[in-house]
Amino acid sequence: MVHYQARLDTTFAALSDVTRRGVLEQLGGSDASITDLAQRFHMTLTGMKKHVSILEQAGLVTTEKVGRVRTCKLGLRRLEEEATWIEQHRQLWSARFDALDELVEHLKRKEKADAQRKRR
Amino acid sequence: MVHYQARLDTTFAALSDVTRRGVLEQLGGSDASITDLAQRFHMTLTGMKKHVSILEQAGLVTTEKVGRVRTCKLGLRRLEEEATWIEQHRQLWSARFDALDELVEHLKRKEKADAQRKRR
DNA sequence: TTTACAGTGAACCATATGGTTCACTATCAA
DNA sequence: TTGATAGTGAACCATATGGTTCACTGTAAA
Repeated sequence: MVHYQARLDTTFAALSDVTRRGVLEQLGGSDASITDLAQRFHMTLTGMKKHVSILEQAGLVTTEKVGRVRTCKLGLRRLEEEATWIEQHRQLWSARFDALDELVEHLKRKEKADAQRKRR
Repeated sequence: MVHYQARLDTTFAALSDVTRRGVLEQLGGSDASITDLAQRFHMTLTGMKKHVSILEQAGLVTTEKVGRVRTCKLGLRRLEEEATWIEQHRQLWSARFDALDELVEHLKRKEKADAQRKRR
């Protein structure tokens, strides 16, 4: 899987822009043309076209042009890989913090034992 | 929550670089100095320092300098917000595709009924 | 057959990004 | 005290990004 990392690169990059996340939310509600999106996000057609292309490149959006108008819909990719990546790392995080918790617990017990010993 | 979107921006941007994701994985295994990381990723100290700063900015890494060496660890943020965002959108995706499925089912039933009617 | 509309592509612009080198500081070790 | 080591910051570079304008094509409508 050489492409896996490149895929994560482009997808996370696509998601790192507030306008593009907004477009995804919009398309979650209903399909829209480039003009619709450009108006909603106060941008030129050309500007919005670029965003849509980036989302399309990342597989998050698909488009189809019929007549003059290009209709944009949510794409087939459902962020499985990204969700998986994040979940794995949440577990890594948790594991490390659990280890930290255990260390703290261990130190607490040790301290308690020391205190006991001193009292005897 | 004005900061929410800006937060997603910086976090997704931080995650959109393969080196930085690598650093997070490394730190998931064990803490490391800037020098350690720079060597592992074949980069100058200055270059790695920049990556670490970006991860730190995003709250994904924390660092502490003792003596000459700055030790980097996983930060306190565990990507909750990002996981939530992705999960919500996976649901959006699913909802839309389920609707599509239903439409297809509906059309199938209709077609069947038409066929029956014709046969009569 | 005009005229208006939706999109496209090239060119441009300012700023951001990912990297470097170089000069510097601070610390550790001999 | 003198090196060597770890990191830092400024300056620089090439390329990417997010946006624009302008000129253009193709389609729809009057």
